[in-house]
Amino acid sequence: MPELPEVETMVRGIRSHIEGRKLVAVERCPCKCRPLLLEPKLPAIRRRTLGQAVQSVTRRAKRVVIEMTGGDAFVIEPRMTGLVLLSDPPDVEHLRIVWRFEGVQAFNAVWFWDRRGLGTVRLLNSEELAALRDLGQLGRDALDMTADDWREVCQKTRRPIKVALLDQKLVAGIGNLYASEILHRAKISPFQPAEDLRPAELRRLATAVREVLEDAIRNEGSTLGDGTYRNALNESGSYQNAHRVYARHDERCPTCQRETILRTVQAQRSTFYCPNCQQQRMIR
DNA sequence: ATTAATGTTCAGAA
DNA sequence: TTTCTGAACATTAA
Repeated sequence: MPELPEVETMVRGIRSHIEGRKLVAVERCPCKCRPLLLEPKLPAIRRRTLGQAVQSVTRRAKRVVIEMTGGDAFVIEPRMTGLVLLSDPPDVEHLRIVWRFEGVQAFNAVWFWDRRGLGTVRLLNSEELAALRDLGQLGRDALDMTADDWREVCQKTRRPIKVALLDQKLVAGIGNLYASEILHRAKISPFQPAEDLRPAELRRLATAVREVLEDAIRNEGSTLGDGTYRNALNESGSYQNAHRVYARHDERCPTCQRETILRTVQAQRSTFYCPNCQQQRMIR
């Protein structure tokens, strides 16, 4: 599930503990789970990174980027159930990869844990890292978007705005959960074609994106009912308590207190919305 | 036994 | 060209 706020929480959780520290080992965990998607293979990874220090820990969309002093960077993509941990994994069976650091401090390792095993870990050279950073394969980070950026992006497609928000090539970082929350906060119908959004709606969208994502980061992300998402110390996030529509179908809308939150399906993903607060306009 | 779940990526069709 | 659909990845819980 990790979306932008959860991945940002992972980055903040490990950054101060590993920046500047020397990497002494990268190991596959001795678990029975299927080999995770790891590129290149371990010997090449070790040859290129062991003995180097961590230069920086940053986020690109929904990926954790650990740049080494040699110029290569680990890119961790948690996908559905991946976690980046300093300690205390939910279970030992689904640990996948461990990075060990020199010295004696509170935390000497970072673990990648992934129950479903859809996540990936890659080592990119500086050229590939630059390509990941620029727009093209991934759009601008959702937290960097201005109202003008939103106008530009929305003009590119007639797809419903909810579906467009999930297209990482348009805007990077928003996933299914936050898309519903953002549109409810912005009072925009999930069915409204992106191209048809008016200037006032684009401004509300820009504001809502910032407010929802920043609030979610402050709350260390959303831990849903299945309890999978955890921060670097295996603690739950708390933003799920602030959700206004996600998975709240059949409850009364907390904003208008009049209508019931509905669930529908768009692009094979659940959408939650209030039919009163988020009415679709017929024409431009 | 069937269904759905937060993400990404591909092929192929409309 | 754009958009949509389904499948694939693997696991768990209802």
